[in-house]
This record gives sequence, C-alpha cells and structure tokens, in this order.
Amino acid sequence: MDFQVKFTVNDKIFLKDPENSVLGRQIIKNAIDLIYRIGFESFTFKKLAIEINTTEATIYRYFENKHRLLLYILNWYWSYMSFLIMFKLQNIEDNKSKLETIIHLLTHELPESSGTLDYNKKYLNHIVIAESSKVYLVKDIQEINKDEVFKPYKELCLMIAQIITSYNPSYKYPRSLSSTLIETSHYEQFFIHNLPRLTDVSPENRNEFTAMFLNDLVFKALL
Amino acid sequence: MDFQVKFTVNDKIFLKDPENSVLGRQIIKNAIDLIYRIGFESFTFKKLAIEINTTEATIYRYFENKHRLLLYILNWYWSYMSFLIMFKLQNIEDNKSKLETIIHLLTHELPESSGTLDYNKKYLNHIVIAESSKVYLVKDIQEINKDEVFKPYKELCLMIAQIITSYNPSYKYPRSLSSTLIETSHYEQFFIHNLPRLTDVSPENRNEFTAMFLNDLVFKALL
DNA sequence: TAACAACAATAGTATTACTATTTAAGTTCA
DNA sequence: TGAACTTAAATAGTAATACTATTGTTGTTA
Repeated sequence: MDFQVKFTVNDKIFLKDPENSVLGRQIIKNAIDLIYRIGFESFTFKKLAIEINTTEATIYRYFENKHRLLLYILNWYWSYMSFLIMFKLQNIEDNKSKLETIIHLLTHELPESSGTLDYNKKYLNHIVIAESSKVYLVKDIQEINKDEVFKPYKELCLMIAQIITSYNPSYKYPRSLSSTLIETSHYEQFFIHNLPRLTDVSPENRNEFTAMFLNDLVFKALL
Repeated sequence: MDFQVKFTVNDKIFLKDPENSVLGRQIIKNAIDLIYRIGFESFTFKKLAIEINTTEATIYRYFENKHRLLLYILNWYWSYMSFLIMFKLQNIEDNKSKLETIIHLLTHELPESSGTLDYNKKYLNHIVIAESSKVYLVKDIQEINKDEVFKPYKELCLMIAQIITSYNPSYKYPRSLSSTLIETSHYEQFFIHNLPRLTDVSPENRNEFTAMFLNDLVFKALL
C-alpha cells in the first residue's frame, strides 16, 4: 500500500499555493532541509533561493516572509499528526490504548513514507521540536491568530482533549493537559539531546524516555 | 525592610560586566523595557542605543550579540527565582506546602521590590514567558552550553527536583517533572493570554488557572 | 606629568529582509 | 493563428540590521 496524503492549508498563510507548482513544492521540500541544517534564525530566502537555483524575489511571491513559511510547514505537520492519530486509532476501542498510541506518535519520529515528492520526515520532526514555538512566541501573535492560522494546532489539541475526556469524564483540564502533552513531548526530546541535566534520561532509555515520562504523567493525572 | 540582591552572572555571557558601570546597568534595564515593548525579534542594539543616548558600538562592547544579552537577563531571572524559592521556603516544613509555594511563584508575577535601580519585574516576567525558550532553541546550543551559561537554569531545576524527591522518594522523574513544571508554567500563561483554546481557562479563574492546573498535575503525579 | 589602560564614539561593511519594475511564458478565444 | 490577457519569474534595486576596525577621550598610577 502506498498513498499520498494532501492537506488543505489555510490560504492566508501563503501568497501563492506552493502545492500547485513544481517550484512551490521544491521551495517547501528544500526549506525543510535547509532549516534543519542551519536553524531558523540563520535561514534566509536568499540561501533557499541558491539551493533551488532561483531568486529571492521568486520565493517572496509564495510567502510574505520566512515566518509564514515556517507556519506553513507546521500547519502541514499539525494536520499530518491529526491524520496519523485518526488513522492509527481506527480499530482501537480502549481509551487507554488510544492515549498510549498518541503519546507514542508524539514522542517518536514520523513514519517515513515512500512517496518521492514527500518531505523528509526526520528533518520535519527535528524542526517541529526545535522551531515550532517560534511561530507563536512572537509579538504580533494576536494579529496573526486572527487569520486562523493556528486552527490545525487547536484541532489537534481538541482531538486529544476529547479522548482525555472519554477516558476520564471528570477530569477538569483536558485541553491544558493536551497542549502540555504536545509541548512537553517536544521540549523533553530537545532537552534529552541538548540539556540532559534537565531530565532524568539515562543512556539505556534515551529513545523511550519521553514516552515513559509522559505515560506516567498523563495516566496519573487521569486516575 | 528593603534590600538589593546581587547575583554573579557567569562572565562568559558578557564581554564587560554591565553591573560595573552606570551605562551597563542602563543597558540591562532599558533592554528589558524595550524587549517587552517590541519583542525579541524586532529588538536591535541600534534601537536600544537610541533609547539610552549612546551608540550601537558601545553596547557591542558589553555583549557579543543580542542573544547573549537575553541570556544575561534570563540568567538573572533564574538566579532570582532560585533565591526567591529558597527565601520563601525558609520556615516551611511540609514538602507539600513547599511545592505549592514553588508553583505559586512560577505562575504569578514576580514581587516588585522598591529599589530604584531594580529591573521592572512585570516586564521581566513577560520576557521570561514569551522569550526564554529562544535562548536554548538555537542551532549552536551545544557550543553555547559548553560555557555553562545554563547553570542557573539547571540549578533551579535541580532544586525543585530535590523537593519533589523529598515529597515522594520513589518518584522516577523528578528532574523532568521539574523542567516540565517550569516550562509549562510559562507557556500555559502565554496560551491563556494569546491562544486560550489550547487551555481550559475561564474568565473567572484567569489569574489562578495555571497554578490550579499545575497543582493538580504535580500532586497527582507524585501520589 | 608621562605612560598606558579603559572607555566610548565615528565611520564604516556585509548581510538581510523586502519591493518595484520588467521580462518571459502560457492561455483563451475571436 | 495571433492579439489580449493572465500568470510566473527574474532583475535590480532600497532600507534596515548585525557587526567591526579605527580613532579619540578620559581616568589612573608610577
């Protein structure tokens, strides 16, 4: 089985839909590679243009600025994660298993698909961990939020919150626990690799640590 | 009672200690005000120089770049928070009360002191919430970390972790719970004000919400 | 008071973020 | 077919930003 999944990204994020042209898709694919390599602060449209043999101005016809391009990538990620969760939960009845599956998905690399035009999931994962908070930790968040560009994040959060409520209807903070779960899965993974003293990771459980910690945390919270 | 607290900040963060000159102290004080006003991305040494009637080059004699200046401010915050916690826990015997006090401190504005040369605590709090992750979510974190510039954060994290262990010696993730507590206290406060759908806040409990959520989360985790 | 640090200002440069305008490449339809 | 009309992408900029090399100025101490 092989298939391509396409998500509709809010058209206020881009000026010209990158999904509709070869160049547009190249921009996204290479942006992911480049942001992974040099980090979002060093990433510029000039450098990206050189990578794909075009000019800065051309990229500016697709995105207003680099912040919007990152927002596009994260919208794609949040939509993809929502899809993956729905897909994987299909035949699971037990709410505990559902939450365990979600925690596993949030704390491990995205499954690599075989489509050639597909984005590099390893890099995408890395970007989500290290750069995602930079799309909302900005001064003009209120203004940006009006365009509903965080809708996929809110939907992902709500979807998990609903499963939390199914598991324990009396729990009072389903959405906060959901956003905490998402955010914590990212930065604990970041800390493990870069500031391990802020965690209790040990060399043996590096890969499973974040999932173990979050499973413990979430199910105790929902007892 | 009125007193000034001074913290020794790792001297690898600055080129010239801003504590040792009037201009240096002006740089820090006005940097906090300016970052609060316009956000870290828009903040430049040029703009700061205009604020305090000096030149860019002068500020570059104190700090290598704006990232280091933010790091200096956060080192000060982490040290101050550690001090505040130690101070407030003085006569508390009960470990549960200790943790409740810590959660209260992390989720509320810093107490305003009366010293005139002191930093604006309201602004500092805002900066910690919205900008702190930008000091470690950078590509060269490994390199930067070698200078021990995150020591105050690690010490704060460890201090809380030790109280967690005192409260429940069998709990397996004291440091991760501690870093989660610190980080979650920041971004839940951010979400409440900017993306409330990611939380369960209601107009009535806005001020106490983060503390309520974290108290519930932490004490259930430590049962 | 000469020597020499420490400090801060001047005057730059290279890069970055972004735009206005022009040129080229399709499409549509009489 | 080819004129009219879109759409796409390149050229060639500008203003702001991040950072540096050099010079001048002040203060200290021997």
